[in-house]
Amino acid sequence: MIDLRLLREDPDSVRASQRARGEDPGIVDALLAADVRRREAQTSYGDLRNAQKQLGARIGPLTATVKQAPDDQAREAAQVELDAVMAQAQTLATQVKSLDAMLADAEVEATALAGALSNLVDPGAPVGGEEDFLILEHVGSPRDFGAEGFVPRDHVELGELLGAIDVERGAKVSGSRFYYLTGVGALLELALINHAVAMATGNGFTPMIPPALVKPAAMEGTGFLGQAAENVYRLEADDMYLVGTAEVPLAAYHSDEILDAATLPRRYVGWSPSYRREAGSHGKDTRGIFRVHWFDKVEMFTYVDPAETVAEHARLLAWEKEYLDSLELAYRVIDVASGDLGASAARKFDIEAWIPSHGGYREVTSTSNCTEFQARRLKVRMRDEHGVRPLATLNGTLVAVPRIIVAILENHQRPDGSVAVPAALRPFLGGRESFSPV
RNA sequence: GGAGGCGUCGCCUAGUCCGGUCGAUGGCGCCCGCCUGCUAAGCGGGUUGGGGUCUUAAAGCCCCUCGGGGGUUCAAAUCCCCCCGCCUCCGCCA
Repeated sequence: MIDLRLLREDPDSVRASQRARGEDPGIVDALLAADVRRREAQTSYGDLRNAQKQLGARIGPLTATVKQAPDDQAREAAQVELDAVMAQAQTLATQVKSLDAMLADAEVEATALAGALSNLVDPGAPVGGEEDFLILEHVGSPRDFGAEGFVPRDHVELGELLGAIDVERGAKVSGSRFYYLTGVGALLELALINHAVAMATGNGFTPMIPPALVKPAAMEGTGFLGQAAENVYRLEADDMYLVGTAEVPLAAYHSDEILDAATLPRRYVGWSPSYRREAGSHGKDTRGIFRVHWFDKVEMFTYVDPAETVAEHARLLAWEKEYLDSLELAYRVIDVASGDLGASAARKFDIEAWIPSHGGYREVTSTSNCTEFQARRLKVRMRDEHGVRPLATLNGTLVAVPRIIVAILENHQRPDGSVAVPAALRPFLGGRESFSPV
């Protein structure tokens, strides 16, 4: 949710943001109108309720008088007054009831519209669609297999040779876009995760293993039930959702809480499975484990003072780079364009690693500055000397396992089909320096 | 899955049987002031959150908020129904 005060004071900037996203700016006017209706309804409801309360306050004592009056005359007088007041109160009650219903409607309408509005785009983000990202930097350069005189294998082939990945049986058991990590593949995942968690913990993060199944409020609050809803798995029988990222349970962790500003920033690193329906990506990246319905991921999630978001976003990006550097991968950093931001993000930086079999850079991590958007929806607030107000949340991938496995296998392969283990990973693999065909 | 108990403003807690004087008791914590060489103790006051209105702003005023949602009633923390969560016991099961 965005700040409604801003919406009232400067609707143009909200409209501009909607346009930059390629979303309907008309919703702004609908929301403004609904907001006015809501406030008007509340004012008249308040007046009526107040009158009702004042009448009610007379009924109690009058009833007592009728019961305890010393003589018939006094009792009768009180009874007459009581009847009159009761008659008024009953009329008023009817009015209150109908106005109450109106107010509820107005609130539901305004809340629904406010919830449908995406976050305000950071003015620094490049404007445009998926293709309009800005390349911020390149780190390392793609390995030149031609110069080395061999034709690289892709990760599917390498995975088979090494006994690391079994996509065929994944499909047999669970369908397309599923896989088994086997043998060294399974060990590699554990090493990647341990390495990521160790690094984040060293950087002051609190390690977390959150639930991957959440209630609707958590999903809604993080902004995944809007345009992204078609990519979310829902368990019909239980009205629960499988999360697509640990961001969801980590953001909802402090929902309905007021955090002392002195305890910020709060940094969590969560390891969880991620489930994605991948609706609308039929035929895209169908080979191997680059795009799958389920994978494990280590995600950083931080709660900060809204004034800190830009600096924190830079830190998250730096930690992501630190991790990829340690794996000796070539990558580039892009500033994602306005039209390609998720509903919650004001700004997003993706890191794309060089993937030899794709002949290009492909997304392996993503860090978003969600400003106060998620915090408002999830009611996560902070208290400082200025009072209580929403804080800001940010998230960033440390490792999305299958994509990093793809990158490692393909980039660190040797002509004989073996794969060199990056030095940083060796301590997590019992000192192992390479994987060899089985 | 069965039986029972519970959910009150940071924490603990009174109130619920018998509806109004309860936006709600008391303690702890916290904040402000007073007092005292300092500290502790003591004294006085304040301390849920949200929305609206007014205002440059604050104060003020109004509404909502006793796990959530409905209902009964002139009036609900209190009565009724549904849901959620926690605890205990039984059953089942990693």
